[in-house]
Amino acid sequence: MTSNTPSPTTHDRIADVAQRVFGWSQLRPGQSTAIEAVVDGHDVLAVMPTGYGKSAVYQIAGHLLDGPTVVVSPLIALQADQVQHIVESTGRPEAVAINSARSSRANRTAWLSVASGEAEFVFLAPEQFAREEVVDELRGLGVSLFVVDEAHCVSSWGFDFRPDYLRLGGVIERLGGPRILALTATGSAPVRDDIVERLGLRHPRVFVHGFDRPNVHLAVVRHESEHDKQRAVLAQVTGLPKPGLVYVATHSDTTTLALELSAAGLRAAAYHGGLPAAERERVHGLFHTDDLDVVVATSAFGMGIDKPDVRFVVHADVTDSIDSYYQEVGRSGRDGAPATATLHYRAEDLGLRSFFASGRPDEQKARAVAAALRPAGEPAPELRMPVAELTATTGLAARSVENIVNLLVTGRVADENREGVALAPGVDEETALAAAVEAADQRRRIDESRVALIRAYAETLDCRRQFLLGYFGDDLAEPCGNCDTCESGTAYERQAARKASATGFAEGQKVRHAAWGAGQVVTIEGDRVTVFFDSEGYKVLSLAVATAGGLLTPA
DNA sequence: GCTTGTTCACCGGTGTGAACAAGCGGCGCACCGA
Repeated sequence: MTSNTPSPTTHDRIADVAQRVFGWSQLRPGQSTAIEAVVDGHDVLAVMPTGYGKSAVYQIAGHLLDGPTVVVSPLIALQADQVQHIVESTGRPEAVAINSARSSRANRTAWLSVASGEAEFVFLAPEQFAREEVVDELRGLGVSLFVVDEAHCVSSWGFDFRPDYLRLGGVIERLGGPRILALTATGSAPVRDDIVERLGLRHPRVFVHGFDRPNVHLAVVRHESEHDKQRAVLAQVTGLPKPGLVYVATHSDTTTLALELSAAGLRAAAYHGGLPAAERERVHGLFHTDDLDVVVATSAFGMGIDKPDVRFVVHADVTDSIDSYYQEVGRSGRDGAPATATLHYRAEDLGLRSFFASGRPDEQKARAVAAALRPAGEPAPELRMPVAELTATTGLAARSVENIVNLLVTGRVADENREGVALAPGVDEETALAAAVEAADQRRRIDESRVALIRAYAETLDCRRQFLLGYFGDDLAEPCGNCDTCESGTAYERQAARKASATGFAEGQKVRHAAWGAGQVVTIEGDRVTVFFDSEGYKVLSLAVATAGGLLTPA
């Protein structure tokens, strides 16, 4: 975390825009320091929970910099809300969104509005930058600030779901390198590093604020059978103060559980990404107007949701990472009143999560892509192959081709620019294939290590809040007193043991392991240290064993 | 990693059990044609 002494001029200008343009008389400390850093010329990564006021950071900074502000936002529905919010708070049409849901005429009008200076903010999904005319248009406008909202999507979605997130770094370069502001509501140290590297933030200032929600009671309930777990979830949700959210793993589970809760007398609805847009909007609306007690949802529900009085978040299934889990937990108790977050856990559920951790690429497909990218060497622009052409040549699905290209680029045997993809000089088909397999294996190891850390959270005897906050680099010195392990007493016993043994390591510290190479300490619990290794993902080590013989040393 | 479905050997002509294979998810954009 970095602080910056504000120059009076910058500070005054920020306060002036906040008051005069947006009508805000006061900013939170985290907002002010982030805005000051952007305005003073730094790239910034700001990690703040939803509801903390991330959007104020780019709104004020954008106003203070000459030239339009690009805001990359993952959901069209979210873009519409953000545009409406800016227009309402300024009383002027200062923001526009350009996307496929709007007519080409409406998009053209929006571009004219940005070009004339009437609109300061232009909201785009990452896929928009795949169109050359969009990048050309922005280059001509002289973009001063490039904002990536929900920046954890770069890390979590870029690889195999929405690959255009991985290309944003190149887009920023082609725009002449405007200042970059990455905003996210979740981000452990490795995720933050990934965002910085992939977007190309230059000597970034990193700010982390407001992760602790001491009013939210944390608990894990372990179950032996799926049947017992389902009954326990139903019983707990029925008895909790409303409204609340239940997260499940699959579409069908949302429907099943919502029906059971309705049969128990609750106003419950199912929500998942496969529902028609109108139904999703209806559920959103009913939840916001307190016409629903419970929404049973997949991970699709939540981004952009800012309802302050959610009284519980119950997880009927484990998530794929601590990052996802805490982001979903963070939707409860934003008003500061008591709320609960309960994870219902079966060790067997982790097996399926591990199975879904990304696997190896299909060798035949990877070979076809690598072969199509010949000739190797220093290809002239006309020898580079755009992904669309690569798709046509190989006859593979565009998604497969993009995934394999990402693996080749990650494996540093290919590079991609606006003209297309090319193998690196001297790389042949076999070398490319081996590099793609190794890149996929590394990713799988990291994905599986994330699942392992969810197990560690579920099974820890330490204070759960200390565990979670430590993971995000926001340390809590003493057990919180508001989780199940504090109530059972184990958290205090472990805290005492921790104090008794000096570890010699600190959370956030860079380290090196004899076998796994460079890493960073994530958490220290008793005699165990969790380290994120660049090549292996998360590993939980016994300090006694790791330090004996110099296996683990400070980097 | 677990569950479910299919195949096959066995022994005896229908039914049983072992071995093996397949399936198991979620997240959204843009584009196109009716």
